[in-house]
Amino acid sequence: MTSTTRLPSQSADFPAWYGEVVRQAGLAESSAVRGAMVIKPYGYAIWEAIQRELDARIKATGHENFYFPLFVPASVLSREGRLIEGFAPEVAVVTEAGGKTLSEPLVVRPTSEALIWSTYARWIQSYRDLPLLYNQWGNAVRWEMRPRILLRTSEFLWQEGHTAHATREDAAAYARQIHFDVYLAFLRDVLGLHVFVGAKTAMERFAGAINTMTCEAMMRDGKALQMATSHELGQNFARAFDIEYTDAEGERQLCWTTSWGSSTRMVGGLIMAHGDDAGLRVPPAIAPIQTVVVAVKDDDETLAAVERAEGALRDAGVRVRVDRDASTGLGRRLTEWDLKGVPVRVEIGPRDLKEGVVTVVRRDSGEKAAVPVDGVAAAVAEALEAAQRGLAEESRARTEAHTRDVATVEEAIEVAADGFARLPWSACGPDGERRLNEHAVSIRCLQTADGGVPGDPEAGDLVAIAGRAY
RNA sequence: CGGGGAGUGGCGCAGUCUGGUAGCGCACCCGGCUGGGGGCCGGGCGGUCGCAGGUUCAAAUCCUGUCUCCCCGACCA
Repeated sequence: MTSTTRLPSQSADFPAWYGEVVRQAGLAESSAVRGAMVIKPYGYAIWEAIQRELDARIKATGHENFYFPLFVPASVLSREGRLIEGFAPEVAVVTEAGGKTLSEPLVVRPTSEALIWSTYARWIQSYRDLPLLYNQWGNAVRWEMRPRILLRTSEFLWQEGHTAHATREDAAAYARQIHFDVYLAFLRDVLGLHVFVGAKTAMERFAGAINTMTCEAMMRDGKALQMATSHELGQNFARAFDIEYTDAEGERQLCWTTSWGSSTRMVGGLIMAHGDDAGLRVPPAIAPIQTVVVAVKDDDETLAAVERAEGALRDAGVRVRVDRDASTGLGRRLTEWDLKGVPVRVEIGPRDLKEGVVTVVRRDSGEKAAVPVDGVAAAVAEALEAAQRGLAEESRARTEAHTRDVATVEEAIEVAADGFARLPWSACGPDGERRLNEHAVSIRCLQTADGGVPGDPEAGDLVAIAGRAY
Protein backbone atom coordinates (compact mmCIF):
# COMPACT_ATOMS: atom_id res chain seq x y z
CA MET A 1 0.00 0.00 0.00
CA THR A 2 1.34 3.38 -0.89
CA SER A 3 0.84 6.04 1.68
CA THR A 4 1.90 9.42 0.41
CA THR A 5 0.13 11.17 -2.40
CA ARG A 6 2.93 13.45 -3.46
CA LEU A 7 2.93 13.52 -7.23
CA PRO A 8 6.11 13.47 -9.26
CA SER A 9 5.48 16.94 -10.64
CA GLN A 10 5.44 18.38 -7.13
CA SER A 11 8.98 17.40 -6.29
CA ALA A 12 11.65 19.88 -7.22
CA ASP A 13 14.65 17.78 -8.11
CA PHE A 14 14.72 14.99 -10.60
CA PRO A 15 16.05 12.15 -8.47
CA ALA A 16 13.12 12.64 -6.09
CA TRP A 17 10.81 12.52 -9.07
CA TYR A 18 12.51 9.32 -10.06
CA GLY A 19 12.06 7.72 -6.67
CA GLU A 20 8.38 8.61 -6.64
CA VAL A 21 7.79 7.02 -10.01
CA VAL A 22 9.70 3.88 -9.07
CA ARG A 23 7.63 3.57 -5.94
CA GLN A 24 4.22 4.57 -7.22
CA ALA A 25 4.46 2.53 -10.41
CA GLY A 26 5.29 -0.49 -8.28
CA LEU A 27 8.70 -1.22 -9.78
CA ALA A 28 10.93 -1.59 -6.75
CA GLU A 29 11.44 -0.65 -3.16
CA SER A 30 14.39 -0.47 -0.82
CA SER A 31 15.19 -3.76 0.84
CA ALA A 32 15.97 -4.40 4.46
CA VAL A 33 19.55 -4.97 3.35
CA ARG A 34 21.54 -1.80 3.13
CA GLY A 35 21.58 -0.44 -0.39
CA ALA A 36 19.74 -3.36 -1.94
CA MET A 37 16.28 -3.45 -3.47
CA VAL A 38 13.20 -5.56 -3.82
CA ILE A 39 12.07 -5.70 -7.43
CA LYS A 40 8.29 -5.73 -7.43
CA PRO A 41 6.25 -7.68 -9.99
CA TYR A 42 5.80 -4.93 -12.56
CA GLY A 43 9.45 -3.89 -12.36
CA TYR A 44 10.47 -7.48 -12.78
CA ALA A 45 8.15 -7.85 -15.77
CA ILE A 46 10.07 -5.03 -17.46
CA TRP A 47 13.37 -6.70 -16.60
CA GLU A 48 12.07 -9.99 -17.99
CA ALA A 49 11.14 -8.26 -21.22
CA ILE A 50 14.60 -6.71 -21.43
CA GLN A 51 16.17 -10.10 -20.76
CA ARG A 52 14.06 -11.77 -23.44
CA GLU A 53 14.91 -9.22 -26.11
CA LEU A 54 18.57 -8.95 -25.21
CA ASP A 55 19.07 -12.68 -24.85
CA ALA A 56 17.68 -13.33 -28.33
CA ARG A 57 20.14 -10.83 -29.76
CA ILE A 58 23.07 -12.27 -27.81
CA LYS A 59 22.29 -15.79 -28.96
CA ALA A 60 22.01 -14.58 -32.54
CA THR A 61 25.73 -13.79 -32.41
CA GLY A 62 26.53 -17.42 -31.62
CA HIS A 63 26.55 -17.48 -27.84
CA GLU A 64 25.07 -19.95 -25.40
CA ASN A 65 24.28 -19.30 -21.75
CA PHE A 66 25.85 -20.93 -18.71
CA TYR A 67 25.91 -20.24 -14.99
CA PHE A 68 28.76 -19.85 -12.50
CA PRO A 69 28.74 -19.75 -8.67
CA LEU A 70 27.98 -16.71 -6.57
CA PHE A 71 31.02 -17.21 -4.31
CA VAL A 72 34.55 -16.69 -5.49
CA PRO A 73 37.57 -17.84 -3.45
CA ALA A 74 39.50 -14.70 -2.53
CA SER A 75 42.68 -16.17 -3.99
CA VAL A 76 41.04 -16.59 -7.41
CA LEU A 77 39.80 -13.00 -7.50
CA SER A 78 43.24 -11.70 -6.61
CA ARG A 79 44.99 -13.50 -9.45
CA GLU A 80 44.59 -10.43 -11.65
CA GLY A 81 46.09 -7.55 -9.72
CA ARG A 82 44.09 -4.82 -11.39
CA LEU A 83 40.85 -6.72 -10.99
CA ILE A 84 41.20 -7.06 -7.24
CA GLU A 85 42.48 -3.52 -6.99
CA GLY A 86 39.52 -2.20 -8.94
CA PHE A 87 36.97 -3.98 -6.81
CA ALA A 88 38.60 -4.34 -3.38
CA PRO A 89 36.82 -1.38 -1.80
CA GLU A 90 33.39 -2.69 -2.75
CA VAL A 91 33.47 -6.46 -2.29
CA ALA A 92 31.42 -8.26 0.32
CA VAL A 93 33.31 -11.14 1.92
CA VAL A 94 32.03 -14.29 3.58
CA THR A 95 34.35 -15.30 6.40
CA GLU A 96 32.13 -17.71 8.22
CA ALA A 97 29.90 -20.56 7.04
CA GLY A 98 28.56 -23.80 8.43
CA GLY A 99 29.23 -22.46 11.88
CA LYS A 100 32.98 -22.26 11.30
CA THR A 101 35.46 -19.64 10.26
CA LEU A 102 36.48 -20.42 6.69
CA SER A 103 40.12 -21.21 6.04
CA GLU A 104 39.87 -19.03 2.94
CA PRO A 105 37.36 -16.17 2.71
CA LEU A 106 34.81 -16.29 -0.09
CA VAL A 107 34.10 -13.13 -2.01
CA VAL A 108 30.55 -12.51 -3.17
CA ARG A 109 31.20 -11.89 -6.85
CA PRO A 110 31.43 -8.26 -7.92
CA THR A 111 31.75 -9.85 -11.38
CA SER A 112 32.30 -13.44 -12.44
CA GLU A 113 35.42 -12.61 -14.46
CA ALA A 114 37.90 -14.38 -12.23
CA LEU A 115 35.99 -17.61 -11.81
CA ILE A 116 35.08 -17.82 -15.47
CA TRP A 117 38.59 -17.12 -16.74
CA SER A 118 40.12 -19.67 -14.39
CA THR A 119 37.62 -22.20 -15.74
CA TYR A 120 38.24 -21.24 -19.37
CA ALA A 121 41.90 -22.06 -18.73
CA ARG A 122 40.83 -25.71 -18.29
CA TRP A 123 38.26 -25.71 -21.10
CA ILE A 124 40.60 -24.35 -23.72
CA GLN A 125 43.41 -26.55 -25.07
CA SER A 126 43.44 -26.19 -28.83
CA TYR A 127 42.81 -23.52 -31.44
CA ARG A 128 39.89 -25.78 -32.36
CA ASP A 129 38.26 -24.77 -29.05
CA LEU A 130 38.21 -21.13 -30.12
CA PRO A 131 36.43 -18.87 -30.17
CA LEU A 132 34.72 -19.70 -26.89
CA LEU A 133 31.52 -17.68 -26.58
CA TYR A 134 29.37 -17.78 -23.46
CA ASN A 135 27.02 -15.50 -21.63
CA GLN A 136 25.63 -15.61 -18.12
CA TRP A 137 22.49 -14.12 -16.56
CA GLY A 138 22.94 -13.68 -12.85
CA ASN A 139 23.55 -11.29 -10.03
CA ALA A 140 26.55 -9.48 -8.61
CA VAL A 141 27.26 -7.52 -5.45
CA ARG A 142 29.17 -4.28 -5.18
CA TRP A 143 29.05 -2.46 -1.86
CA GLU A 144 28.83 1.01 -3.34
CA MET A 145 28.92 4.07 -1.15
CA ARG A 146 25.87 5.76 -2.54
CA PRO A 147 23.25 3.31 -3.76
CA ARG A 148 20.40 4.51 -5.94
CA ILE A 149 17.49 2.25 -6.57
CA LEU A 150 17.65 0.54 -9.97
CA LEU A 151 20.67 2.62 -10.95
CA ARG A 152 23.29 1.46 -8.48
CA THR A 153 22.19 -1.06 -5.87
CA SER A 154 24.48 -3.18 -3.77
CA GLU A 155 23.08 -6.26 -5.49
CA PHE A 156 22.05 -6.07 -9.12
CA LEU A 157 20.91 -8.45 -11.83
CA TRP A 158 22.79 -8.48 -15.11
CA GLN A 159 24.20 -10.44 -17.97
CA GLU A 160 27.90 -10.81 -18.43
CA GLY A 161 29.43 -12.30 -21.55
CA HIS A 162 32.94 -13.73 -21.75
CA THR A 163 34.72 -14.78 -24.89
CA ALA A 164 38.17 -16.14 -25.72
CA HIS A 165 39.76 -15.83 -29.14
CA ALA A 166 42.90 -16.85 -30.99
CA THR A 167 43.82 -13.41 -32.25
CA ARG A 168 43.53 -9.82 -31.22
CA GLU A 169 41.66 -9.04 -34.41
CA ASP A 170 39.07 -11.71 -33.79
CA ALA A 171 38.55 -10.54 -30.20
CA ALA A 172 38.24 -6.92 -31.28
CA ALA A 173 35.75 -7.83 -34.00
CA TYR A 174 33.63 -9.76 -31.52
CA ALA A 175 33.60 -6.98 -28.98
CA ARG A 176 32.45 -4.63 -31.72
CA GLN A 177 29.80 -7.02 -32.93
CA ILE A 178 28.37 -7.30 -29.43
CA HIS A 179 28.56 -3.60 -28.92
CA PHE A 180 26.82 -2.64 -32.14
CA ASP A 181 24.57 -5.57 -33.07
CA VAL A 182 23.47 -6.35 -29.53
CA TYR A 183 23.76 -3.32 -27.26
CA LEU A 184 23.41 -0.40 -29.64
CA ALA A 185 20.67 -2.09 -31.66
CA PHE A 186 18.76 -3.06 -28.55
CA LEU A 187 18.99 0.34 -26.90
CA ARG A 188 18.02 2.14 -30.09
CA ASP A 189 15.40 -0.17 -31.58
CA VAL A 190 13.81 -1.63 -28.48
CA LEU A 191 14.30 0.88 -25.67
CA GLY A 192 14.08 3.82 -28.04
CA LEU A 193 17.10 5.52 -26.52
CA HIS A 194 19.48 7.74 -28.40
CA VAL A 195 22.97 6.72 -27.28
CA PHE A 196 26.53 7.78 -27.85
CA VAL A 197 28.86 4.89 -28.62
CA GLY A 198 32.54 5.35 -28.02
CA ALA A 199 35.63 4.25 -26.16
CA LYS A 200 36.40 5.00 -22.54
CA THR A 201 39.49 7.02 -21.70
CA ALA A 202 42.36 5.24 -19.95
CA MET A 203 41.12 6.74 -16.71
CA GLU A 204 37.56 5.44 -17.10
CA ARG A 205 38.47 2.08 -18.61
CA PHE A 206 37.56 -1.22 -16.93
CA ALA A 207 40.39 -2.51 -14.74
CA GLY A 208 42.48 -4.83 -16.86
CA ALA A 209 40.96 -3.87 -20.23
CA ILE A 210 42.92 -2.50 -23.16
CA ASN A 211 39.77 -0.96 -24.62
CA THR A 212 36.34 -0.35 -23.12
CA MET A 213 33.46 0.56 -25.39
CA THR A 214 30.36 2.12 -23.92
CA CYS A 215 26.81 3.16 -24.76
CA GLU A 216 26.02 6.43 -23.01
CA ALA A 217 22.49 7.78 -22.88
CA MET A 218 21.34 11.21 -21.77
CA MET A 219 18.71 11.29 -19.08
CA ARG A 220 15.91 13.83 -18.93
CA ASP A 221 17.96 16.14 -16.72
CA GLY A 222 20.93 16.15 -19.06
CA LYS A 223 23.03 13.76 -17.03
CA ALA A 224 24.64 10.68 -18.53
CA LEU A 225 24.02 7.05 -17.73
CA GLN A 226 26.25 4.24 -18.91
CA MET A 227 23.85 1.66 -20.32
CA ALA A 228 26.22 -1.11 -21.41
CA THR A 229 29.93 -1.73 -21.84
CA SER A 230 32.06 -4.08 -23.93
CA HIS A 231 35.70 -4.68 -23.11
CA GLU A 232 38.66 -5.87 -25.11
CA LEU A 233 40.83 -7.42 -22.44
CA GLY A 234 43.88 -8.04 -24.62
CA GLN A 235 45.92 -10.86 -23.11
CA ASN A 236 45.86 -9.46 -19.58
CA PHE A 237 43.37 -11.92 -18.17
CA ALA A 238 44.67 -14.78 -20.30
CA ARG A 239 48.09 -14.18 -18.78
CA ALA A 240 46.80 -13.95 -15.22
CA PHE A 241 44.64 -17.05 -15.50
CA ASP A 242 46.83 -19.11 -17.89
CA ILE A 243 44.33 -19.27 -20.71
CA GLU A 244 46.47 -20.84 -23.43
CA TYR A 245 45.89 -22.87 -26.56
CA THR A 246 48.04 -24.81 -29.00
CA ASP A 247 47.86 -23.35 -32.49
CA ALA A 248 47.87 -25.21 -35.82
CA GLU A 249 51.66 -25.13 -35.84
CA GLY A 250 51.87 -26.74 -32.43
CA GLU A 251 52.92 -23.55 -30.64
CA ARG A 252 51.49 -22.56 -27.24
CA GLN A 253 49.70 -19.20 -27.49
CA LEU A 254 47.92 -16.90 -25.07
CA CYS A 255 44.26 -16.21 -25.80
CA TRP A 256 42.73 -12.80 -26.42
CA THR A 257 39.57 -12.26 -24.41
CA THR A 258 36.55 -9.95 -24.20
CA SER A 259 33.82 -9.35 -21.70
CA TRP A 260 30.67 -7.26 -21.79
CA GLY A 261 27.71 -6.61 -19.59
CA SER A 262 24.47 -4.76 -18.95
CA SER A 263 22.26 -4.72 -15.89
CA THR A 264 18.99 -3.85 -14.18
CA ARG A 265 20.32 -0.33 -14.41
CA MET A 266 18.72 -0.30 -17.85
CA VAL A 267 15.32 -0.26 -16.17
CA GLY A 268 16.42 2.84 -14.26
CA GLY A 269 17.76 4.42 -17.43
CA LEU A 270 14.51 3.76 -19.19
CA ILE A 271 12.61 5.63 -16.48
CA MET A 272 15.07 8.51 -16.27
CA ALA A 273 15.20 8.99 -20.03
CA HIS A 274 11.59 8.42 -21.08
CA GLY A 275 9.65 9.17 -17.90
CA ASP A 276 7.62 12.35 -17.51
CA ASP A 277 5.72 14.05 -14.70
CA ALA A 278 2.90 11.52 -14.92
CA GLY A 279 5.18 8.52 -14.50
CA LEU A 280 6.81 5.99 -16.79
CA ARG A 281 6.58 5.89 -20.52
CA VAL A 282 7.54 2.40 -21.62
CA PRO A 283 8.29 1.78 -25.30
CA PRO A 284 5.78 -0.72 -26.76
CA ALA A 285 8.56 -3.05 -27.86
CA ILE A 286 9.26 -4.06 -24.25
CA ALA A 287 6.12 -2.96 -22.44
CA PRO A 288 4.85 -5.91 -20.38
CA ILE A 289 1.38 -4.48 -20.96
CA GLN A 290 1.15 -2.78 -24.33
CA THR A 291 -2.48 -1.84 -24.16
CA VAL A 292 -5.01 -1.61 -21.38
CA VAL A 293 -8.69 -1.68 -22.19
CA VAL A 294 -10.54 0.35 -19.57
CA ALA A 295 -14.24 -0.12 -18.93
CA VAL A 296 -15.42 3.34 -17.93
CA LYS A 297 -18.60 1.88 -16.43
CA ASP A 298 -19.61 -1.67 -15.66
CA ASP A 299 -22.97 -1.93 -17.40
CA ASP A 300 -23.52 -5.06 -19.50
CA GLU A 301 -23.20 -3.31 -22.82
CA THR A 302 -19.87 -1.72 -21.94
CA LEU A 303 -18.45 -4.94 -20.51
CA ALA A 304 -19.46 -6.83 -23.64
CA ALA A 305 -17.75 -4.26 -25.82
CA VAL A 306 -14.64 -4.42 -23.65
CA GLU A 307 -14.58 -8.18 -24.05
CA ARG A 308 -14.79 -7.90 -27.84
CA ALA A 309 -12.01 -5.32 -27.96
CA GLU A 310 -9.79 -7.48 -25.77
CA GLY A 311 -10.35 -10.46 -28.06
CA ALA A 312 -9.58 -8.47 -31.19
CA LEU A 313 -6.37 -7.11 -29.67
CA ARG A 314 -5.27 -10.48 -28.36
CA ASP A 315 -5.84 -11.99 -31.79
CA ALA A 316 -3.69 -9.24 -33.25
CA GLY A 317 -0.86 -10.27 -30.93
CA VAL A 318 -1.04 -7.28 -28.60
CA ARG A 319 -0.08 -7.79 -24.94
CA VAL A 320 -3.38 -6.59 -23.57
CA ARG A 321 -4.85 -6.16 -20.09
CA VAL A 322 -8.43 -5.36 -19.17
CA ASP A 323 -9.47 -3.01 -16.37
CA ARG A 324 -13.15 -3.46 -15.61
CA ASP A 325 -12.99 -2.57 -11.91
CA ALA A 326 -15.59 0.19 -11.90
CA SER A 327 -15.76 0.13 -8.11
CA THR A 328 -12.54 2.13 -8.17
CA GLY A 329 -12.89 5.66 -9.48
CA LEU A 330 -11.98 6.11 -13.10
CA GLY A 331 -9.45 8.84 -12.41
CA ARG A 332 -7.60 6.63 -10.00
CA ARG A 333 -7.46 3.77 -12.47
CA LEU A 334 -6.27 5.94 -15.35
CA THR A 335 -3.58 7.45 -13.17
CA GLU A 336 -2.31 4.02 -12.27
CA TRP A 337 -1.94 2.98 -15.91
CA ASP A 338 -0.23 6.28 -16.65
CA LEU A 339 2.24 5.66 -13.83
CA LYS A 340 3.02 2.22 -15.20
CA GLY A 341 3.62 3.75 -18.61
CA VAL A 342 1.28 1.48 -20.56
CA PRO A 343 1.81 2.84 -24.10
CA VAL A 344 -1.76 2.76 -25.37
CA ARG A 345 -5.04 2.88 -23.52
CA VAL A 346 -8.45 2.04 -24.95
CA GLU A 347 -11.36 3.62 -23.10
CA ILE A 348 -14.82 2.19 -23.60
CA GLY A 349 -17.97 3.58 -22.03
CA PRO A 350 -21.63 4.21 -22.80
CA ARG A 351 -20.85 7.61 -24.25
CA ASP A 352 -18.45 6.04 -26.78
CA LEU A 353 -20.71 3.16 -27.62
CA LYS A 354 -23.63 5.49 -28.37
CA GLU A 355 -21.42 6.91 -31.13
CA GLY A 356 -20.22 3.46 -32.17
CA VAL A 357 -16.64 4.28 -31.26
CA VAL A 358 -13.96 3.61 -28.64
CA THR A 359 -11.34 6.08 -27.46
CA VAL A 360 -7.67 5.28 -28.14
CA VAL A 361 -5.15 7.27 -26.10
CA ARG A 362 -1.38 7.35 -26.50
CA ARG A 363 0.63 7.61 -23.26
CA ASP A 364 3.68 9.20 -24.89
CA SER A 365 1.92 12.13 -26.54
CA GLY A 366 -1.45 12.21 -24.81
CA GLU A 367 -3.09 12.06 -28.24
CA LYS A 368 -6.71 10.88 -28.16
CA ALA A 369 -8.68 9.49 -31.06
CA ALA A 370 -12.21 8.15 -31.46
CA VAL A 371 -12.11 5.08 -33.66
CA PRO A 372 -14.91 2.82 -34.89
CA VAL A 373 -15.51 -0.18 -32.64
CA ASP A 374 -14.45 -2.58 -35.39
CA GLY A 375 -11.24 -0.72 -36.02
CA VAL A 376 -9.67 -1.12 -32.56
CA ALA A 377 -6.97 -3.60 -33.51
CA ALA A 378 -5.77 -1.56 -36.46
CA ALA A 379 -5.88 1.71 -34.54
CA VAL A 380 -3.99 0.25 -31.59
CA ALA A 381 -1.34 -1.32 -33.82
CA GLU A 382 -0.82 2.03 -35.44
CA ALA A 383 -0.70 3.85 -32.12
CA LEU A 384 1.84 1.38 -30.73
CA GLU A 385 4.09 1.89 -33.69
CA ALA A 386 3.74 5.65 -33.47
CA ALA A 387 4.50 5.56 -29.75
CA GLN A 388 7.67 3.54 -30.31
CA ARG A 389 8.83 6.02 -32.95
CA GLY A 390 7.71 8.99 -30.90
CA LEU A 391 9.71 8.05 -27.82
CA ALA A 392 12.82 7.32 -29.86
CA GLU A 393 12.49 10.60 -31.68
CA GLU A 394 11.99 12.53 -28.45
CA SER A 395 15.10 10.95 -26.98
CA ARG A 396 17.12 11.82 -30.05
CA ALA A 397 15.86 15.40 -30.24
CA ARG A 398 16.37 16.10 -26.56
CA THR A 399 19.85 14.62 -26.58
CA GLU A 400 20.87 16.64 -29.62
CA ALA A 401 19.38 19.83 -28.24
CA HIS A 402 21.52 19.41 -25.13
CA THR A 403 24.76 18.49 -26.87
CA ARG A 404 27.03 21.32 -27.92
CA ASP A 405 30.42 21.62 -29.57
CA VAL A 406 32.99 23.42 -27.49
CA ALA A 407 36.68 24.20 -27.85
CA THR A 408 37.96 24.29 -24.27
CA VAL A 409 37.71 22.40 -21.00
CA GLU A 410 36.20 25.49 -19.32
CA GLU A 411 33.40 25.68 -21.88
CA ALA A 412 32.80 21.96 -21.47
CA ILE A 413 32.27 22.40 -17.73
CA GLU A 414 29.69 25.08 -18.43
CA VAL A 415 27.83 23.10 -21.07
CA ALA A 416 27.80 20.00 -18.86
CA ALA A 417 25.50 21.83 -16.44
CA ASP A 418 22.54 20.58 -18.44
CA GLY A 419 23.90 18.34 -21.17
CA PHE A 420 26.90 17.00 -23.03
CA ALA A 421 29.87 18.83 -24.50
CA ARG A 422 31.70 17.63 -27.60
CA LEU A 423 35.30 18.61 -27.07
CA PRO A 424 38.35 17.86 -29.23
CA TRP A 425 40.37 15.30 -27.25
CA SER A 426 43.49 17.15 -28.34
CA ALA A 427 42.23 20.20 -26.42
CA CYS A 428 41.66 18.13 -23.30
CA GLY A 429 43.84 15.10 -22.68
CA PRO A 430 44.36 13.43 -19.30
CA ASP A 431 45.13 16.79 -17.67
CA GLY A 432 41.92 18.34 -18.95
CA GLU A 433 40.09 15.22 -17.89
CA ARG A 434 41.30 15.70 -14.33
CA ARG A 435 40.15 19.32 -14.39
CA LEU A 436 36.72 18.21 -15.61
CA ASN A 437 36.55 15.64 -12.83
CA GLU A 438 37.15 18.35 -10.25
CA HIS A 439 33.86 19.87 -11.41
CA ALA A 440 31.95 16.57 -11.28
CA VAL A 441 32.18 16.30 -15.06
CA SER A 442 33.61 13.20 -16.67
CA ILE A 443 34.44 12.08 -20.16
CA ARG A 444 31.71 9.66 -21.06
CA CYS A 445 33.47 8.42 -24.17
CA LEU A 446 35.82 9.21 -27.02
CA GLN A 447 34.44 9.15 -30.54
CA THR A 448 35.75 9.55 -34.03
CA ALA A 449 34.82 12.82 -35.74
CA ASP A 450 31.77 11.19 -37.35
CA GLY A 451 30.46 9.75 -34.09
CA GLY A 452 31.87 6.27 -34.45
CA VAL A 453 33.85 4.12 -32.05
CA PRO A 454 37.55 4.71 -32.57
CA GLY A 455 39.53 1.66 -33.67
CA ASP A 456 42.37 2.90 -31.52
CA PRO A 457 41.42 4.77 -28.33
CA GLU A 458 44.85 6.40 -28.33
CA ALA A 459 44.46 7.81 -31.84
CA GLY A 460 44.66 11.55 -32.56
CA ASP A 461 41.73 13.69 -33.80
CA LEU A 462 39.19 12.12 -31.44
CA VAL A 463 36.23 13.89 -29.90
CA ALA A 464 35.50 13.65 -26.16
CA ILE A 465 31.88 13.57 -25.00
CA ALA A 466 31.84 15.18 -21.56
CA GLY A 467 29.00 15.37 -19.08
CA ARG A 468 27.85 14.78 -15.56
CA ALA A 469 26.95 11.19 -14.85
CA TYR A 470 24.89 9.05 -12.54
C1' C B 1 36.11 9.86 7.00
C1' G B 2 34.53 15.38 6.21
C1' G B 3 30.07 18.81 5.94
C1' G B 4 24.69 19.41 6.75
C1' G B 5 19.70 17.71 8.39
C1' A B 6 15.88 14.68 10.72
C1' G B 7 13.59 11.32 14.63
C1' U B 8 5.84 13.08 16.79
C1' G B 9 -0.59 7.38 14.89
C1' G B 10 0.62 2.71 9.13
C1' C B 11 2.92 6.79 5.63
C1' G B 12 4.12 12.21 4.93
C1' C B 13 4.43 16.33 8.12
C1' A B 14 3.13 20.83 11.63
C1' G B 15 3.81 22.03 16.67
C1' U B 16 9.77 23.13 19.72
C1' C B 17 12.20 29.66 19.17
C1' U B 18 8.12 31.92 23.50
C1' G B 19 6.86 24.95 28.49
C1' G B 20 0.27 24.60 30.03
C1' U B 21 -5.12 18.62 28.20
C1' A B 22 -0.88 16.25 20.90
C1' G B 23 -2.73 18.37 15.68
C1' C B 24 -3.16 18.15 10.06
C1' G B 25 -3.08 15.49 5.20
C1' C B 26 -3.09 10.57 3.22
C1' A B 27 -4.33 5.56 4.34
C1' C B 28 -7.90 2.53 7.19
C1' C B 29 -13.31 1.52 9.18
C1' C B 30 -18.83 2.96 8.93
C1' G B 31 -22.97 5.59 6.31
C1' G B 32 -24.61 8.28 2.16
C1' C B 33 -24.14 10.79 -2.55
C1' U B 34 -21.38 10.00 -6.89
C1' G B 35 -18.81 7.88 -11.12
C1' G B 36 -15.63 10.17 -18.86
C1' G B 37 -8.76 11.93 -14.86
C1' G B 38 -6.08 10.57 -7.85
C1' G B 39 -14.51 12.66 -6.49
C1' C B 40 -17.78 14.84 -2.35
C1' C B 41 -20.32 15.11 2.59
C1' G B 42 -20.81 13.23 7.51
C1' G B 43 -19.10 9.99 11.45
C1' G B 44 -15.08 6.93 13.55
C1' C B 45 -10.35 3.81 14.96
C1' G B 46 -5.40 4.84 15.84
C1' G B 47 0.30 8.23 18.99
C1' U B 48 3.86 6.57 26.68
C1' C B 49 6.38 12.73 20.66
C1' G B 50 13.83 7.69 19.18
C1' C B 51 16.06 6.30 24.16
C1' A B 52 18.07 7.63 29.21
C1' G B 53 18.63 11.19 32.84
C1' G B 54 17.87 16.30 34.66
C1' U B 55 15.22 21.28 35.52
C1' U B 56 9.96 22.58 36.63
C1' C B 57 3.65 22.80 39.85
C1' A B 58 3.80 21.25 34.62
C1' A B 59 8.28 18.97 29.19
C1' A B 60 7.15 16.89 22.23
C1' U B 61 8.95 21.91 23.69
C1' C B 62 14.39 23.80 28.11
C1' C B 63 19.39 21.22 29.71
C1' U B 64 22.89 16.84 29.50
C1' G B 65 24.02 12.30 27.45
C1' U B 66 23.02 8.52 23.94
C1' C B 67 21.13 5.71 19.68
C1' U B 68 19.30 5.62 14.77
C1' C B 69 18.27 7.32 9.95
C1' C B 70 18.70 10.61 5.67
C1' C B 71 21.23 14.14 2.34
C1' C B 72 25.97 16.27 0.05
C1' G B 73 31.48 14.92 -1.11
C1' A B 74 35.40 10.80 -2.09
C1' C B 75 33.52 5.12 -4.94
C1' C B 76 30.53 3.33 -9.13
C1' A B 77 27.27 -1.52 -14.14
